[in-house]
Amino acid sequence: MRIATWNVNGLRARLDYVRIWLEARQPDIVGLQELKVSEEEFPASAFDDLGYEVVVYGQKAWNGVAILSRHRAEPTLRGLPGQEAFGARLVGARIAGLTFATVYCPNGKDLAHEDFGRKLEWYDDLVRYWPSEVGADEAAVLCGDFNVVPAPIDSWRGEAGDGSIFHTPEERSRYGALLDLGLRDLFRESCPDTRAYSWWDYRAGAFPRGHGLRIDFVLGTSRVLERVVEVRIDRDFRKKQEGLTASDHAPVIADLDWEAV
DNA sequence: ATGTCTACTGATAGTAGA
Repeated sequence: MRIATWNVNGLRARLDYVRIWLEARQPDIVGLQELKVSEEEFPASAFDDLGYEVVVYGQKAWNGVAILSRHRAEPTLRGLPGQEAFGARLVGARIAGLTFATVYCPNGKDLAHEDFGRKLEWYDDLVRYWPSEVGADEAAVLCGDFNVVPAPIDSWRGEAGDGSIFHTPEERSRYGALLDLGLRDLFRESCPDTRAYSWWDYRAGAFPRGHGLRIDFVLGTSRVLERVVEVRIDRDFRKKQEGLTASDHAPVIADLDWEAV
């Protein structure tokens, strides 16, 4: 079973690129973020042609999350209660014996912006909501763009980044509270010392310079962690493919020893 | 400091967001 997460930065602009990636990597379940498309305009038929069911929580222009699945998907979570005004950022489904959810956590913009405080509150609500829906003893995955750099190794700036947006103690404590619910960062658990990033700014030549951050994660409960075969960040798909522009995020892929049930 | 990309609009260039 191959699962993945990917912030695609606009699904309509990225559709041909996403298709190339799906055909190359053949994932079973994918959490997508930043669709930037209404549900009416979501290209469901393109995914149907590729053999994927879709579960979508979209909105016009911004945000938006979806799950693609080769197995039957039964929708479960849709939105974070009380946080609807902050956009379509959480969707979940029951697939192949797994609880699979994907999130697009708020960016926060900068420390002085009102969205920074709203980001922390959004995280607080997620930490309250998740255990009300998903047990720590379940086989569950929460993947997505968390917009938090967990540790200096996850930032091109290393410790020099500490205190700046994505790297603050306030953000890290909220993210830590999420992990304390029994969720484990499958990449970091598999590769404790690997410096790898999942996002590079489009500007200032950040990608060729190695100026990246690791902010996209596949989190899993211990029942998922014990089934991990390999986790990797698919850096080749931050590059142009067949002349098509990449997202500013790379996909994160986790291979599990898991049979669909 | 900020070289790009996406999607929006009394669109066809400028703005906001990331």
